[in-house]
Amino acid sequence: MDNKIITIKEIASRLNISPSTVSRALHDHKSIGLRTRTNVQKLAKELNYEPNQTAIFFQQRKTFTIGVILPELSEAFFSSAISGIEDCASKNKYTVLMGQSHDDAEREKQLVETMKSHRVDGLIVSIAKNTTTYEHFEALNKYDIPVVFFDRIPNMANIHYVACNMASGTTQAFNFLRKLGHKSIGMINGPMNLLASKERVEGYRNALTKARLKYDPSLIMSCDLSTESIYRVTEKLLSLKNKPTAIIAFNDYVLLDAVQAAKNLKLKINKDISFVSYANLPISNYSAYPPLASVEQFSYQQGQKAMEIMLDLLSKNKTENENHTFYKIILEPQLVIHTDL
Amino acid sequence: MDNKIITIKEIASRLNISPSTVSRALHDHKSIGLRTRTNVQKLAKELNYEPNQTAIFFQQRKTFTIGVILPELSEAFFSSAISGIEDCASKNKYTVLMGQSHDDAEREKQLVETMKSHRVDGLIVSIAKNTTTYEHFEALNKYDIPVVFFDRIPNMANIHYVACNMASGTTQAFNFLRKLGHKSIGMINGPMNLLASKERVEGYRNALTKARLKYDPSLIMSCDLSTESIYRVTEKLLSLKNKPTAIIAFNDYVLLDAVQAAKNLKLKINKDISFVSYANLPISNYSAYPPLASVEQFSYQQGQKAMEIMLDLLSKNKTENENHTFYKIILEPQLVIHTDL
DNA sequence: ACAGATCACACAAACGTTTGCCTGATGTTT
DNA sequence: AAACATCAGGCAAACGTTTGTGTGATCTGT
Repeated sequence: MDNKIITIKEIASRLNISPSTVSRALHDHKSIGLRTRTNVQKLAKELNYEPNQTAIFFQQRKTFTIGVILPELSEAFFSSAISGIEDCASKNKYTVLMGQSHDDAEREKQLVETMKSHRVDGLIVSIAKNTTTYEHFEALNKYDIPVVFFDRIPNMANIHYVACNMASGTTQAFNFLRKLGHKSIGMINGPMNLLASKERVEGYRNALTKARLKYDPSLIMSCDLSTESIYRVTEKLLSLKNKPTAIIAFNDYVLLDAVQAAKNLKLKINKDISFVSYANLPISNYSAYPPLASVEQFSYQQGQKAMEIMLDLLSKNKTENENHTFYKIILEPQLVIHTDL
Repeated sequence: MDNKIITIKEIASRLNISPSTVSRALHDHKSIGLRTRTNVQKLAKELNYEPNQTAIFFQQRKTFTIGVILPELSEAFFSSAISGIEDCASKNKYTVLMGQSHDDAEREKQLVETMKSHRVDGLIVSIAKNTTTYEHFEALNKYDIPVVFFDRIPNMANIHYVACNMASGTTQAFNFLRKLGHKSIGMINGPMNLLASKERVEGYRNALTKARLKYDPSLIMSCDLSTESIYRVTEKLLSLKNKPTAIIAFNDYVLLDAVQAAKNLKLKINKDISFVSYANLPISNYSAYPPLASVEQFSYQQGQKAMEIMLDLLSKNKTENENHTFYKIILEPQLVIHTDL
């Protein structure tokens, strides 16, 4: 084995020319004569030369690497999003450095540090559910590392983000159920510290207002996403005097538990009680009791879009980015009606 | 904003000492006096010094980064595996560079190149289903980049890998079906270039031998995992003279299509035809037609174990690794019987 | 045929860090 | 007090690449 890793210097010395000439020849620099240029390129190919990227990264202060931090990679929504990120990144010669916060703010903070010291060119983040302080993100400004948030957006001014318009999605879901004849529509909402939960309420109320209906606050109940609280909330909703005939579930996981709770109450699904959900999962396609419809959030596209924004940010020079314009991309969700019902 | 990124040199010049002294002081090198050592460390903290990892990577020829290449990140099995990899990596100060091959051998090859030029310290791979040549992996030897395969193992000698014992899993599945009274048991297998496919056949035949039954080759059919081929194979199986009453599906995705194909033939699932599958994805828990049982493959643990092997490989020096001992870790799968049937 | 333009390449610095070797100043031993 | 060990720190090279500047040689136009 001739295991010598070959470098530009090596090529240079074999050809009795200077390393700088080799470098330029490899880059088809015009100031290098055709003769030596082809010589260099031929030898480089022969020796199977491959540039040492770490040296280049170092020299150029650029790594062509994007850090991605999200709560839980094994959740379908996020794995699909990162898939979109990776596809878009690799199309543009970028590479993805991955970290999961496990919904722990402290770990998230530490991941930001790691990413920073790895000198990622940019960071794409979906924050942990208990992240309440944002200095670790703000600090990235000083290093000129752009940050793009998606789905889980922090409550900060002047940030780039892409998210889905949950208000509009909820309005669509509500109107869909109304058209099917449902008069009393309940909602199992998520924790109110999430923007997405607030938006759901907003969308719900918008729909009411537009339809000139009055708002019954007892029809919207928050849960903490645990199975027990979902059961409790579902049972509570279904024992109201103004009992809903349809329920909008916070997401597909919530849906599964809510359906089970309803079945325990001897209710016939899709007869006594119907459901609509937000699609985070492929499972609803195959479920025994799929929702009547799902609000598709386009996780893959969210990831892709976040990466596109990142690329745009990176293509601009520093001063251009400092004119304080921020991307706030709102994807319009789409109500997917499950046809065979 | 005093946006000067501060370096060792900067600290050195402020303290009127040499950079080497600063470097050693920061590393608590004994040859540096207590006085200057604390001075340096204090100033470093004040100025919020952070070492430039890219410079260190370059200098040390080590990146503390592990490349991971797998077919499809949005598949539950793989996202769970990479979650295990990432958890284990980050516990050991390593970082994960991600790439998905989309089951395309060409793309996989290119990803290996990218990873190599990023100078990852090691590579963890689950190969694409149509990968048949392995030079791109063998080439990594020359660069001393260890490779650990998991789940999708190439047909190569002298490799490290962790996989699930599919033979044993298949035997378990077969015996389970036999106990339920099934006499003719079919199998929808994957592409035969995958070790996992061969092992399934092996497990199937082992079970036959043990039960002193004769082998009917027409009951085992390979597909390429595409929906069309799954339909074709399923229909073929179900039109045999020796028609199976139960089918072992290659995985849960194959299961979904096979079930649909059976339904199209007006067969009653779990009555005319029963299924057992592998992987135990969350979808099978909620599916309208879940398999009778699933062979759990412990994806998270596979990922974790692969990373542990990698860490061990990296901790050894080059010569130690050259004594040609290879990790071949076989996890024992577990047949999970879906109780409510 | 001569000034100037152009060409084809070499030199050297720089990116930030680590590390082997050297040196001058103390401290220790006999 | 001579000899030697230890201490505290500096010097410079090295990792591989890119790039600004310099410089002879060839070419262009008149």
